[in-house]
Amino acid sequence: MTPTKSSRPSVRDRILSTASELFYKEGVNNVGIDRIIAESGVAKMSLYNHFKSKDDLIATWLQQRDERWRIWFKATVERLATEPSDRVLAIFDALQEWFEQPNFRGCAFINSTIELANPEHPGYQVSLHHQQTIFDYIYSLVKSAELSDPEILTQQLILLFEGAIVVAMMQHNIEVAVRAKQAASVLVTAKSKS
Amino acid sequence: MTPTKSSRPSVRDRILSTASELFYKEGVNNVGIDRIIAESGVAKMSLYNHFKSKDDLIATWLQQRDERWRIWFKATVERLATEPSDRVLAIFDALQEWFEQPNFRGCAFINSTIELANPEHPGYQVSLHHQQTIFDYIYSLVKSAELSDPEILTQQLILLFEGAIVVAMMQHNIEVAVRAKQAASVLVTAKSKS
DNA sequence: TACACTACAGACAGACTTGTCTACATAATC
DNA sequence: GATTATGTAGACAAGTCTGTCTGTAGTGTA
Repeated sequence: MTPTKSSRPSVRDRILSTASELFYKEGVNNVGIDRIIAESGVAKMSLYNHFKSKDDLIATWLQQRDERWRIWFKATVERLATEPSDRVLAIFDALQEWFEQPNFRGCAFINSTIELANPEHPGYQVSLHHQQTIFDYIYSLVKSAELSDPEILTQQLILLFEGAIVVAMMQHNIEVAVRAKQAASVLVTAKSKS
Repeated sequence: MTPTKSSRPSVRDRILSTASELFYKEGVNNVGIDRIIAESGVAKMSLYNHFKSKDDLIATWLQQRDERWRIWFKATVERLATEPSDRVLAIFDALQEWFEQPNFRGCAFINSTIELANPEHPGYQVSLHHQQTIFDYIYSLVKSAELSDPEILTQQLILLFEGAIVVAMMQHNIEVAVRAKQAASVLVTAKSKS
């Protein structure tokens, strides 16, 4: 039943994979170490050999998720639109694809920040960095589209962006992505130089 | 040092007051029963005589906070603006006043929903109800201002609203209220019938 | 073959959690 | 004044949590 050692992912990857799924679905505070080792089929000492502590595992998870999410998001936006001005709005189409995933439960970085409630936690800095890189990416799209007041516009788009994520999470309502895109379209048009 | 019994608030109120402060500041999962009884100067059995369980205390807290927050929000909006069209935008000025409070840590209902991660929890329904009443109130303002597509506009304003709350919480950035108001102004203008 | 490394399995400590129970004190009411 | 309500103080049970430790099995390498 269990795959052979060679075909199986490494112990570290199995731990991170299981932790990722559970942490996102149920929250970092609601998932214990024992759950993670049981579901990943790993010895407890193996976990503590690869990660200094649970907090370290959480921070590593967030770091990995930050990288992967950004790669996915960028690729999705660029798949959905090619023109710079279209790509600014396509971020909300990408959002919708995210919302449609059956296991969607909001932004892991917002959620973890709230759960940890501690700015000293290593995961908090990762979360802030995540939001900053999202800003940078959207800002680059806005600049490419040659829209006025790019910084202000980006900040406004981010409010729609984060708002949509939170409302979609709370109400299980995918439609908000469309509403956000409509609103963004009005804001973008107002900043068009044409 | 301790006030006399007669001048002191009731045991139930002291428990709720302490729980409210701690639950909001540190999160429901990070605050234990023992903390609450110690800081409110109450016996453990007194707490369990007034509340069936910790979950019951959480739900009661959210219910009380829902009522009080809505009363505060409505009063603040109506203090800041009188004309219907101004009141639609004044919701973001009220937001800013909220953000400026030193103990601001986002929306208790979003936070609790994330922490509990369980739609069956009695507090979850309270949170959904809270969001619905916010929608209803903003919708009533939009209707009074006689703007087009009131439902769609309200949904869009709520995205800015919730987005501002989350970003303000994450980044400790009060300025987002101004950005949200600017964006809302553009959306409202686009829906003006004049 | 011998050694080192990695992982498994599970006991264990110590701290923390919620909720119950008892014993005692104070306040209000008949 | 006696009784009933309510609150205090703290022990306690039963479970959870993180993190450490021991012993054993398997694998790769010298």
